[in-house]
Amino acid sequence: MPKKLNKDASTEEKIKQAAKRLFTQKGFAETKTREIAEESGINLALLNYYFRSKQGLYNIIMKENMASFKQGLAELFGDTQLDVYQKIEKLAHYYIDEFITNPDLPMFIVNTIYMAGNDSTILEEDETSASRKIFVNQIKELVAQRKIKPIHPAHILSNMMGLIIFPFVIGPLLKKRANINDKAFVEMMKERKKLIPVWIKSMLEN
Amino acid sequence: MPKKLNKDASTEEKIKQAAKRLFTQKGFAETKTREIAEESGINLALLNYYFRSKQGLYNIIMKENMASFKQGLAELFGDTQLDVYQKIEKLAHYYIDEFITNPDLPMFIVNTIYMAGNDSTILEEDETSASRKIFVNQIKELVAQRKIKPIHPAHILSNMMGLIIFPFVIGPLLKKRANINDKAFVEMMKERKKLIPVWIKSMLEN
DNA sequence: GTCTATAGACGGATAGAC
DNA sequence: GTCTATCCGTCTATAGAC
Repeated sequence: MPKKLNKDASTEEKIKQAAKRLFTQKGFAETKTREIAEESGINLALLNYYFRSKQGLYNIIMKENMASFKQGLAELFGDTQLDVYQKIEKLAHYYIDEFITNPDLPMFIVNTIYMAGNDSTILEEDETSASRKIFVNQIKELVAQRKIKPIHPAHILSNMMGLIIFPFVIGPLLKKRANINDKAFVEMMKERKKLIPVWIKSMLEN
Repeated sequence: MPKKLNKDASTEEKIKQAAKRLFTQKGFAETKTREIAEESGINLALLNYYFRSKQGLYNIIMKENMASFKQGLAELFGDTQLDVYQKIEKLAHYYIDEFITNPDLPMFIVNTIYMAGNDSTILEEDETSASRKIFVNQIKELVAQRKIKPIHPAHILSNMMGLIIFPFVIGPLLKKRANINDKAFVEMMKERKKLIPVWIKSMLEN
């Protein structure tokens, strides 16, 4: 995803690019339509011309963000050629690279999931459901074969996601308290691509 | 912290109680001063009488929330009688109990930390800094003694916090996708009080 | 300290000219 | 499709009576 706005993009596209950046960074309530207009260099009225409302525009951006989050998940989880550990390794690599490129995406995702508690239909069953079941079954099989300790799959899901996503959302804390600058932070996240699969293996087996 | 409002509390206290609940649940932008007034049964004008502004009230609530988050951290980390694993065990117990009681606190904390990236002085050095150094030194010593693999302490911090906090902020996802109801969710979080110390030990030693 | 009433700014949305 | 001007509801904050 490019950082700079495409000057030759259509008006509609320019609005979406600015909206995506702002909504992802600051969320719905804190982003003002006037801001989006200014950022994208378009007239305020055009926002309502192309997208019916602020909420309509937000929903589009949210779906795109969540889709980009889920992208690859279905195929990866559903791939019967890969074992559990191979999947975790691919998962860590894929998402950490994604989050290094889009550092505001993790917080947006977390917020969206959290808000789904009160709200919405965001977490309805989707294309990842079937493939997630395949992954869960692989875990159950490892348990049955006594290769790992008995554990509820939700713990594993939580731990994988937490180890991958959480450092990004507490980045400011790590940077301030551990005296890590931006460059070192990225290096540390890259380290985690290798560390997380090893950690999870240890957790499961011991 | 009690769920019901104290009817005999002073006006100032009543405002703070309602504000705490609403701000913690919905954040700054989505909470309206009128809501706080209505919830606490006071007149809207009194909010500005006691606290200069909405922002002023929010800052107080935020500091209290962050203080309650840090409470115990300093003493625990600084306690030279406890080894690393004992500290992690106490940490998991303390915070998971805290978060079960205040389920919106985790998201509030995460949001506050994340916003500190752009903003503020929230993450300034505080009383936990000195004691955190003691904890970090204990880790370094374990590495020096070859009892655990070499690792940057920030990874351990991330992992501990992630394993403890993250499941709470993705609660809605776990509940929908893993068919866990509220009661089972709490049970699962209680399980984690015991599991997390074991997991971290495995991660560090293997 | 507590109330009513309202000022004053902001933000989403649209009418209507071009 | 794009613009200016403006409507109108919402919100924070305060003036001023009691």
